[in-house]
Amino acid sequence: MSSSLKDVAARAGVSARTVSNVVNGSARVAPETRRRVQEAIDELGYRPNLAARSLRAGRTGIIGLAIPELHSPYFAELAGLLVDEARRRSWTVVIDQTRGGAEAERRLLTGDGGRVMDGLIISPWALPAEDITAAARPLPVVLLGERSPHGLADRVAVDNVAAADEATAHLLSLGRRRVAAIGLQPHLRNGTAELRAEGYRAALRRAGIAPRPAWERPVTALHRSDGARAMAELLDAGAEPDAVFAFSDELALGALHTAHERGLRVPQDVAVVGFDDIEDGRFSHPTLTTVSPDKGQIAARALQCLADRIYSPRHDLPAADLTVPHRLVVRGSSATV
Amino acid sequence: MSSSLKDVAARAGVSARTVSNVVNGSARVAPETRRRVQEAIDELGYRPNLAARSLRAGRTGIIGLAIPELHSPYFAELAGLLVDEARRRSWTVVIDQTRGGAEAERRLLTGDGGRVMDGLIISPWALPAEDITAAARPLPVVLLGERSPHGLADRVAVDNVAAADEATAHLLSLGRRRVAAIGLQPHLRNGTAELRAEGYRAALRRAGIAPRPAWERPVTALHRSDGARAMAELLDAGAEPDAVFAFSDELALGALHTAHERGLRVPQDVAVVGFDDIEDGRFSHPTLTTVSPDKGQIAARALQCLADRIYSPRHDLPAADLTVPHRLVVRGSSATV
DNA sequence: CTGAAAGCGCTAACAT
DNA sequence: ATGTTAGCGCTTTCAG
Repeated sequence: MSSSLKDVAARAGVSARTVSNVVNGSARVAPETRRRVQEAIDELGYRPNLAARSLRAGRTGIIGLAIPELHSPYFAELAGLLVDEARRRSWTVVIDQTRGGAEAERRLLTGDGGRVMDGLIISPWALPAEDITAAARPLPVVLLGERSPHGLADRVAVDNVAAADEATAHLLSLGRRRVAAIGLQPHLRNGTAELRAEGYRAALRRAGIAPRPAWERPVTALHRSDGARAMAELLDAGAEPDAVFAFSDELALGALHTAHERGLRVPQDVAVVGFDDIEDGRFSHPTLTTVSPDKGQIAARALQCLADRIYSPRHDLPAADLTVPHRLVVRGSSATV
Repeated sequence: MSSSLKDVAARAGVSARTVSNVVNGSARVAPETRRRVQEAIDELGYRPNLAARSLRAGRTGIIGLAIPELHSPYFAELAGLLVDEARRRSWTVVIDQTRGGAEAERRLLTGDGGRVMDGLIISPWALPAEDITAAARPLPVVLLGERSPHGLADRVAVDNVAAADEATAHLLSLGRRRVAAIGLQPHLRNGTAELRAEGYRAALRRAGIAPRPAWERPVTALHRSDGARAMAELLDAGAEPDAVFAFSDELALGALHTAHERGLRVPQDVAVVGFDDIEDGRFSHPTLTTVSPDKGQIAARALQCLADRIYSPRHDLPAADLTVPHRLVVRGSSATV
């Protein structure tokens, strides 16, 4: 077994109290005493036992991050930023993948199997927001993307409606008239997809174009393969789109793949816009036009929200609803021809 | 504050012991008693405090995963598999990003700031393997990729030399003679890159071709942009390669990007092979030929190694050195023309 | 400035 | 089958 604070105290000839003070710098310690204690710590290779400290403190210093899947460039990038930001606050991040399962999401929120986390950042997928906030109490929770119904939990997201509207308007500004959308998820109650669809339709209407169901392709998941399939269906159904707005870059890259296979030129025959600004899109052929959310700010704000709740003495902070900036990045897939 | 075991005991009119038994199913409990206890648990919303349990057990049920960066498709995929596999064993994974820094790697191993993890899976980058095993003791450690010098720690990896040899031989079998390599990292003591370079040169020599320094492009990092830059340098230096073996798919995708920019046709003018089999390569244009390591097996084996050490009563298990299978997946970027 | 001791919530040996 | 209790390693109040 590794050595404990008591061992160090014995070796240094002081009490546990003093060792604790040295380790935490919590009180003034005589220089000579400090030196002796430090020596003992080094000799024994002492490391504080965090389980004990947590038990005492009532806090673990661990926060959870629940995302559909790590294997997904957008979430991987975001997770990376969150982990860095958490380090800065001396927090450790445990990552869980819900794989889009409602049960997995609920399990994390209710903390079945025990409480470890001081707070949770979750990007909900299968679970409607109202269930989320109900299940979580009293665990501090920050929602990414999804809108909490009655301001029951903090939320950080881009303005999905406005962003989708801009993306669609951009395609229309190129003179495209048959603008399809890939990425709806009617079977899941996916609030984010609904919002993007809303923005997409709004832009069409403003341009005097009636949204057509045949232009809206649902997907079951958000991988490249789903985008590829949706694009194929779109073409096979004779929709003859001259532009496609995909609700994620992965879907867009899949659509690009199908376009190549079918001998369609991008952007000449069909222009494509994605959403997320993942790195792949900066190096694909052609490069991908996309809506770029400020991921760094999403990470920073989400952690700020958690910190406020975890450290706040008061439990009745109003729920924050933070909108993070985004911008449209025009690249090759929608270049003027 | 949330309720404790004692609260549940009081409410159910039993002792703490009995509640503990119900929660853990550790001993026989009368059905009627069990019902009463369960009722109290539900009413109070009781969840066991894991910090207390860990303190008692001397184990936390948490393992660490240290990788250079989450924002990198290969590591993200691997991390996802490891998280899933860990769940299956009721372990929680905390992820740390070393960002390629030697200090970050050392900090994780020595457990500065306290011991939380029962074990660590690390993909070393800046730190030579001998330092790693020295710093880590007594923490059980599994190395991914890097070779531990004197069998001091478990290690799981593909046969990098053989895999690089195969990839290069494949390009040579297409009739290519000026096969360049992108991805050496002479400044870091990156064992993995060295092994791949070794395999690359071996294949050249076997084909009667002398390796040429001008064909070997070093990189500082492994992102797409580094691959793009290396490819540009290769072309500007007049090396006129007719094939490129990149030590990672990201580098290969960057090289592909530069080839497109320069008007080179892939694979006609230059064939490209990568390493890792990330999803992007299955949908890029052209699709990417690559060495595919069995990532699922890497994840499974790494966790098996950790489990053996964590649960083993004996501390002198010999270090395992596990080689995971790989295969060459031929796609468009090296198709026969 | 330092020592003694209580107690965080849980499990398991011991007792009934 | 269930109750009682010591103690995991740490922080912190209370004394000195």
